[in-house]
Amino acid sequence: MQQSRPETRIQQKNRAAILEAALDVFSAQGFRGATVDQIAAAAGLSKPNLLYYFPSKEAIHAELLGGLLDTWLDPLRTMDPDGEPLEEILAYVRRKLEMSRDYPRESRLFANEIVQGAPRIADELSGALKNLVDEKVRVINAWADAGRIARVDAYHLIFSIWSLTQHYADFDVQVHAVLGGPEVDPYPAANEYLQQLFTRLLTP
Amino acid sequence: MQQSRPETRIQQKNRAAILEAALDVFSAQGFRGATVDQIAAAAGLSKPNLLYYFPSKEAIHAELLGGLLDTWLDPLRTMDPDGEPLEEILAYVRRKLEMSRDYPRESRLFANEIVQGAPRIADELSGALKNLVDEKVRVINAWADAGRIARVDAYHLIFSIWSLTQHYADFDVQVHAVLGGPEVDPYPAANEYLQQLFTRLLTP
DNA sequence: GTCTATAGACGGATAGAC
DNA sequence: GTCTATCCGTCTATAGAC
Repeated sequence: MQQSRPETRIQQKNRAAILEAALDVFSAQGFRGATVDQIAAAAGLSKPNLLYYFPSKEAIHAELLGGLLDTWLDPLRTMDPDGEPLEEILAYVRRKLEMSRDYPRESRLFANEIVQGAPRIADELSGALKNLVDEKVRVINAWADAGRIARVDAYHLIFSIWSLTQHYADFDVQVHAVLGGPEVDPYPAANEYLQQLFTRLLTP
Repeated sequence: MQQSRPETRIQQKNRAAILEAALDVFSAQGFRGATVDQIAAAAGLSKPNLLYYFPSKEAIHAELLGGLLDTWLDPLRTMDPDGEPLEEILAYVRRKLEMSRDYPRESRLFANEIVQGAPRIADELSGALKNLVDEKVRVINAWADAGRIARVDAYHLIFSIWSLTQHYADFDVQVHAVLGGPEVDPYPAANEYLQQLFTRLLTP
C-alpha cells in the first residue's frame, strides 16, 4: 500500500477518460470553444469531479499538447541518413499520412493551436522542432550533394510533406465535401498520389 | 437626400472599419475566442456602437465568411481550358500562393472554420465548391487524355495545390519558427519550390 | 449615432455535504 | 471520490440618456 502516491486503478481510468474526451472536444472546437461541461459529459463525469483530477481546463489542454509534438515528430526522427534517400523520404511521407488517417484529432488539435499563433507552444516550435528540422535538412542536402536525389529546397520539402499529409486530417470535411460524402475513403488515392509526386520531384 | 437608405459616408466607413477589425480578431482567435469588445476596440468604437451597425457577433462573422469563398476560388475559376495546360496550372499555383502572402488573415479565417468542421459553410463546400472542382477536374483529365500533362489524380492535385499554398498563411508561425525568425520572407523560395514541384509532377 | 449602465446567460472554479 | 449548490468573472446584447 503506497501512501505517497495513492494512484488507484479508477484514478488512472478516469484520467485517461478525461484526456480522451478532451482530445475529442478540443480538437473539434478549439481551446476557447470547448467547455469543461462538454469534456466532463463526454468523459462520463460531473464538472466538479473532472476538476478533482485536473486543476483547470488549461491544465488538461497543456497535458494533451505536451506529449503531442514529440510523437508527431517521431516519423521525421526515424528518417535514416544511412538509408536509401528516396526510399527514406517516401517512407516518411507514408508514415505521416498514416498518422493523419489514424490520429486526425491530434492533427486538428495541433492545427488549431498553430493557426491561432501557437500561443502555448511557440517555444517548442523554435526549439525542439527547429533543431530536428535543421538536422534533417542537412541530411537531405547531403543526399543532394551526393547526387542521390534531385536538389530542392530542403526546408520547403519538409513543409510540403507536412502540409500535404496533414491536409487530409485538418481539412477532412472539405475533402469529403468535394469527393462527395463521408463514406469515401480518400487515403488510398492520396497515398498513391503523394508517392508519385515525391518520386517525380526527387528522382535525379 | 435618400430617405429609404440613409447610407452616410460615416456609416460606410464604420462598417468597413468593423469588418476590417473583425477579420483581424476572428482570424487570430477563431469565432469563440474573439470577443465583441476586442473587435470594437480594434475598430475604434464602443461595444454598443458596434452593435448598432451589426445585429450580432455572429452576423459580422457571417458577412466575412459569406464573400470569402467566392474570392478564394477566383484563381481556380480563372484556369482556362483552352490555355497551355502546364502553364495554366503553374499560374494557378502562383496566384494561390500570392493570395496566401497578401491575404493571410482571410486564409486563417477559412482554416479556423474548416478545421472545426465548417459548421457555417458546410453547404457551400458541397455545393458551389464541389461543383467548381468537379468542373476543373474534368478539364485536367481532358488534358491528361490528350497527353499534354502527365496523368495524376485530379482531385488530389487540386487538394495538394490548396494545402501547399495555404500552409504558408495558416501555419505561418511554424514556418517562421523553423526558418529562424519573423524577418525571413519564405515566399520567394516557396514559389520556386512549388513551381519546380508541379513542373516535375506534370511534365508528361 | 454614440455613450454609460446594466441585464441576462454562460462558463470556470470552489464549498461543503455525503 | 463524487455529488449539489453556488460564487464570481466574462461575454453578448439591450435600455435609455444625450
